[in-house]
Amino acid sequence: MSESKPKQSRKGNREKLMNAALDLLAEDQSGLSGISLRRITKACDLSPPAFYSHFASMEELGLALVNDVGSTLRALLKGVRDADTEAAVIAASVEAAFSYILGNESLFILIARERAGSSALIRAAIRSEVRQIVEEMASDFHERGLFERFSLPEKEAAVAAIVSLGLALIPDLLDVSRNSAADGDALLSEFKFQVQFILS
Amino acid sequence: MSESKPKQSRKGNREKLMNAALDLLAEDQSGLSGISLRRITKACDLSPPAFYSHFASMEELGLALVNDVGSTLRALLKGVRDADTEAAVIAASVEAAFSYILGNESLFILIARERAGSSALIRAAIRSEVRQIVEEMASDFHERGLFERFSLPEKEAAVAAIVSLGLALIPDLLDVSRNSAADGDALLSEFKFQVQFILS
DNA sequence: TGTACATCAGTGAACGCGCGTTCACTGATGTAC
DNA sequence: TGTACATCAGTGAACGCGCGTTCACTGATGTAC
Repeated sequence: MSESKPKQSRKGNREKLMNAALDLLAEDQSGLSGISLRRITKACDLSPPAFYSHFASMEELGLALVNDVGSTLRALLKGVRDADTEAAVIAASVEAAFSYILGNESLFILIARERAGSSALIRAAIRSEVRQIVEEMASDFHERGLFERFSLPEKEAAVAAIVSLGLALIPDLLDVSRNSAADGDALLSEFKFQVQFILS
Repeated sequence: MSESKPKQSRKGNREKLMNAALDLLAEDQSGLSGISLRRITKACDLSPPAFYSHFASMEELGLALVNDVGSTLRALLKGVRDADTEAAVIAASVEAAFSYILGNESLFILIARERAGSSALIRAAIRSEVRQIVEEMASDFHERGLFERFSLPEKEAAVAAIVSLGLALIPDLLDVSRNSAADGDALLSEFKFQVQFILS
């Protein structure tokens, strides 16, 4: 019968706050600026001031999320780039990114939204994570002699284009698929054309 | 000496509200959800309830803005597509779009932001405006025998890619150029590579 | 192992604020006669 | 052209609300002896 909750748990509440923020972000369609500190703490059964034990502001929580997704994704992509042919590398990278995105949808809704969102700091953080990924992939290709028809800056431009189109695709895909699976498929095959064009 | 303002002007206040919203949008870096009805009316020297004489909500004002920029841009691009060669058409279109964007920066900050923003209605409106432009340009190319190496869906994918990359470029360019003109130029020349790749 | 203690993640109450929205109203504008 | 009138964009006061943030505090946790 002791259903009574251990009123003060004090373990992992930082992570609970981050996850609650992600859940609210996915639930509402509004951006980071549309969910409040009070709603996040309420979702964690914490009092509002408890938030400040972990983050100085909502913006800091946002930066922590962006940082997490960036380093996770970078590690993941790095581990997958050992294929030898261009086609295999691209296929493996796209597949890895897609399955990670599907398993962490709300994180990527956050990224896609806040990439052009309200906080200059968060926009800069996202830009920097994206840049790191782009540069790592491009220089990796360069060293391995893949895509030799492109110079290094061209390789970066190509990877950056694919990433940018992919990020823009996420909210469109979510919105459009809600009404019509066929329209969603159309967007996806348009994306495939685009990747193909870019890699000539 | 009669500097006293005509307390009730009643002319063009709808447009004043839309322009005030754009100004606030450009001033703050926050999105549509970050500027309030009260701030907009204050900027127009109107009382808050006056807003409702023109729009039922902020979202409606946003839709009106999206609608305006969409039809203006479509008319503008249509008038410029009478060149005969691929290179000339692309050059003219890009130039027309760029100069319109430069003259209406805040409108495009709005579009770039709200494309992935908080309101599903506004996202849908932007998607639809973009789609119209993409389809018009692609079918126009098709009928005129330009870019014949691409099928119609491929033409649409190509135009859509360029528009999407262009929209994503806007906030990045504004943020990055603020700190370093050189970094801004790098982004721009990366964009040029990307356009070039897409059009093979 | 047991006890004293420092740390610090948590609490609830309170604050002032700007918000969207409502209401009954006013008076400028344009139209019909 | 002048007057009566309907329309409707405007007003100021008021509302309840959720917000971020502060404060003095409490009590669980981990450490030193």
